[in-house]
Amino acid sequence: MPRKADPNARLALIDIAARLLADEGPEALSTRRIAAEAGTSTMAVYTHFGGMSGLVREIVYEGFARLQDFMTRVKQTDDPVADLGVLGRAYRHNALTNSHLYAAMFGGEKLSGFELTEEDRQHGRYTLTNVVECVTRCITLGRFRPADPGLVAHHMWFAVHGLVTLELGDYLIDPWNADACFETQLVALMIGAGDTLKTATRSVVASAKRFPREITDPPPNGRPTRS
Amino acid sequence: MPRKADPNARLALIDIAARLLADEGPEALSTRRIAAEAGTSTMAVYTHFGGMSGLVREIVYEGFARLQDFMTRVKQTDDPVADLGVLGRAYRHNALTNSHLYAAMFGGEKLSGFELTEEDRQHGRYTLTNVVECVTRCITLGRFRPADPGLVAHHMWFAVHGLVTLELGDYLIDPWNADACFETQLVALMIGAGDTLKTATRSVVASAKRFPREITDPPPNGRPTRS
DNA sequence: CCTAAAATGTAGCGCTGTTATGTAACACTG
DNA sequence: CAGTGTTACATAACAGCGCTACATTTTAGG
Repeated sequence: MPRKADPNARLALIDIAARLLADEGPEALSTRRIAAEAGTSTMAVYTHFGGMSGLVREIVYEGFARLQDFMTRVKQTDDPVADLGVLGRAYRHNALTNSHLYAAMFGGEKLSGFELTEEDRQHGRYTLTNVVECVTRCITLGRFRPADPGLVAHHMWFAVHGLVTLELGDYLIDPWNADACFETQLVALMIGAGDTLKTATRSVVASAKRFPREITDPPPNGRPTRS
Repeated sequence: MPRKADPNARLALIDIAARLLADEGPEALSTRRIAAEAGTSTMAVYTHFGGMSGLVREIVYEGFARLQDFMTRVKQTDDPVADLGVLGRAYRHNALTNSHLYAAMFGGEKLSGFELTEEDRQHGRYTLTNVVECVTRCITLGRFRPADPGLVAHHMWFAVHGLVTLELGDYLIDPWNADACFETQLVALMIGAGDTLKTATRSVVASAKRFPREITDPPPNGRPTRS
């Protein structure tokens, strides 16, 4: 007997909100603004998402999906250290491309009183799966010293996440700009995990060549976009 | 001829605001709330700080001062790698102790429309001075591979900052909790900079013993606090 | 003491998320 | 096909926010 909600409206609201966040930043995210762009009233946000927090949560899920999409693009080769380098580049590329989404996901930024739940955070941790698998292969091949792959993956996460957040915060300026720091950091991370300077450098350089081909240039099996 | 502002009022407002931020988080920071606690009107915030952003900026400066205070507590010994470990622990300790301030400083969190200026960020970069000096000594002693000390210091910064932000965001759970990750990360960082597994482990363990004595337990030359 | 200028209090504007209320539209039942 | 119950949506309002115009008070200097 109940009246059904317009299914298009829900996706339209998410799309509009995500675009507003990406284009104009967190301040542009307001119920009235979103409703105006969607041609409805502010109530739509409450019927479909229970409030602004629910809508933000949907956008955060979208952000996790985009990150996961980039991470799964890197191919597995016989040089897992290079694979790891590409993974790091993919992670950073996603953060820079979807900077506002990234800040909402990991930056601790609170948008309209939104706070992450434990389930939301699990989405973030799940992203490490590819990294853990890759680290395992590095250890198996003897490139990395025997250790807990999950722990090593966390180290990589910390380093890249830390660089990216400071880069987004405009903390990195010449001569220690983000690009320069990132390349040397990748090498240092591999060495810290057990690789040698020579082999690590070679693999990181190789990952730089693979990056545009596998990540930026071709969206090979494009995840169905919402728009 | 002009009437002078109450000098006590200015410091009182900063104290109250800093306490509100520390105790109840960013949402509690409002002109009306602060004015009510101070027993004045909201106008006081504008005469003394030109708005909420100005007040937040003062709190951020206080946060930088506290960080710098912790960093200058670590002593220079004949084991600069251990010194570096203590520096990392001091940095993390400050972030956990003043978590809301830290988020405002480096987390990219915007409080009441406050945004950092280039001068503010320079305060943050200045914190690295101690680290750069320490890395230089590590290189001179041959513990670290020859490299740009500023670059290596940035790597350390990224890793510890990344761990701390994810820790504050409740992203780190067992078995990869923050404490476990931090200890192994310190060792990996030293190795990545050129140290050996054996010597790095020994120095990091030594830094763990020094940490309470130099950082937490005694505030040796207490910076004059505002309260 | 008197006056000019700055500090402060009051009231209000435009904005926010959210909610109460009324209305319209749909799905199901008879 | 009519009736009805349930829900979606629109409108208006409330409390809160940062901020400002204005009136008032207070103080320093001539």
